[in-house]
Amino acid sequence: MRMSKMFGRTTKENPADADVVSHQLMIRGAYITQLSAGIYSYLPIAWKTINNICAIIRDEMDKAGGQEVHLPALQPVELWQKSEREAPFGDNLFHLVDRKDHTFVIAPTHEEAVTDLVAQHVQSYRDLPLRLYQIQTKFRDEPRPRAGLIRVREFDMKDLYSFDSTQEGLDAAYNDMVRAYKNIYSRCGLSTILIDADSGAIGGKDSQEFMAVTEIGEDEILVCTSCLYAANVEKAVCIKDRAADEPEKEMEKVATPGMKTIEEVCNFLGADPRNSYKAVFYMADDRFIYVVIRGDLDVNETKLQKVVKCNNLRMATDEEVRAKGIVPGYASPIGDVYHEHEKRGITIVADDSVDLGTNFVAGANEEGYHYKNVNYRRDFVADIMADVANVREGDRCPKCNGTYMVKHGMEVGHVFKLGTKIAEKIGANFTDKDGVAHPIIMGCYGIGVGRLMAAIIEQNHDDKGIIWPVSVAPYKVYLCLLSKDENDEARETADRVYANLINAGIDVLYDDRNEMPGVKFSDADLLGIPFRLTVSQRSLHNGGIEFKARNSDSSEIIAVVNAVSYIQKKLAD
RNA sequence: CGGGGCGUAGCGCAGUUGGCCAGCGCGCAGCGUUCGGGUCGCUGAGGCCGGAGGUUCGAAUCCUCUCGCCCCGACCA
Repeated sequence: MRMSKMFGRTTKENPADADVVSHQLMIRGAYITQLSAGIYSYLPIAWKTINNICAIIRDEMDKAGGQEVHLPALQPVELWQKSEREAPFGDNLFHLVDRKDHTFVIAPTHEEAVTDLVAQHVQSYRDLPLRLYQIQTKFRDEPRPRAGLIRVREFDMKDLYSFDSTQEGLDAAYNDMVRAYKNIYSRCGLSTILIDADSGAIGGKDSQEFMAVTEIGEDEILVCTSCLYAANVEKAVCIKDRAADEPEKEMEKVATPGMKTIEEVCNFLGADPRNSYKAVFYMADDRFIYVVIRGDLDVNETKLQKVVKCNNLRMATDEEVRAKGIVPGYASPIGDVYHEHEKRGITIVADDSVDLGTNFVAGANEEGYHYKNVNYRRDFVADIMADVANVREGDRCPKCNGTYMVKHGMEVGHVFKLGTKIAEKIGANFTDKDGVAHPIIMGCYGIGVGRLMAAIIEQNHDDKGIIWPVSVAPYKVYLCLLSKDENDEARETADRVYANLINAGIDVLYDDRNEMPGVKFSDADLLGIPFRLTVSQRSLHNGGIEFKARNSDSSEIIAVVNAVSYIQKKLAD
């Protein structure tokens, strides 16, 4: 490609809207241009990069037994009603109405479509296992797109779906995918960690995420410093210490005037926050949820949402709390509130920490008073008892008793064992050896391609620009001609080298523009092309062409006749 | 959806106690100059000042409404 003809102009200045490196560099390098919030166009150089990434993904998917298909993005809403996922996706689901007044969904993911497809073509266990994938555009009406390509509303995703007749088959597919994903990331020059994850709206049981560890990542990851076990904060569990464990004492009402926070009350009563109960109130869809958790812990809303099985979870307002006869700041699930909780429409959820200890401090459901010596089971029992606590840095790992540290990560892949949920809803069955029908056991595995590109930049750049790994670089060579003449030796040589590189099948970006050397070098660095060849009167005088790798400060002169073979050798390394 | 910020030329910005022709830098076009890390000079093109309504002799500037974008939070495979 001749730089003089390439569509897209680089800029010196950073766009005001971008504050994430990958976003800044992609805008400055004319890789992408924004059309609307979370909606971007890819310019030629970006699309070449994307295609290189996709080639790696396809190669690994094919090796792992995947067959590529292409499913519709436009899908009748009935399909989503059938799978009962229209509600869980909620406002994130784009809807549109056709000319006949029929509602369609613009697909945010393709479990429904692929399962419907498979239902029509798979009948027997002999047709399984099966692995289908595609690279296709997804549409999600994200409430807050951000950071360039990192969180967008329209994006390309590789999604593979596995179909098996046995649990072992699913396990094998899952393991194959994990292996394939590791290969993909390593071939793309991206370092990732695999962590336990919540499966969110997609559903399913086991689920893990591939995280690129980076400061700008949106996800909080807990990593055990001893055994290296890692999990998303939405999923992570920790060892909860028992609080002081004395024989149960008589409940005692004490005045705590004006003290509403755990800290104030515990300070006043000389109690350890671990020996207190905290009450937090939520609305789960239309249900009122009363969460009791030990005072030293915080509620993790993702865990809570899973436990109470709802689509929308939010904190209850003070008015909603009072309407249930609860006194904010002095609440506890004992006494009348407890005895009448069913009548008042209150669901009590207790974190399992409430039973780790005895004689807790809790609210008295009366302005200015608390109780001492409240005990689980004796004084109240929860409707639901579960782990809904947020794990924090310094907490202990349940696998090895080690200590957790917190990192931030960017989700670049997610693998799920879906099970039979979607197959049952859609009606995708197979017949076993005995002629009995069973739902097909599914798994799904996704990689966001644009986000992957952004992650690669996040991990591979310097203050001058991108430093592409050779495998994904849009061009492998930046051929830089420094010449003021139309017909001098430098230009003739550069033209010849350009032709030779093309003949050798090497992607080369030929900077034949009439620009200052500084402009060309800056663009070469900004665009991130791995190898730079500079042809000038000076280089020829010195014996040939200057070679410089993007990730190195040193350069060397190579003979003109050796240029192609030299590059080939570098590409092979 | 809550909080904050911003919409003026392709990009980055100034102008916002109302006042003649709306400015600067980058980029773009032309001429010259320069030529191994964003050279210098001259000339030029390019704006319904996000949109609608209002106040006023007069609005980029004041008021009302509205749309869009960014950041934090909520949310998120």
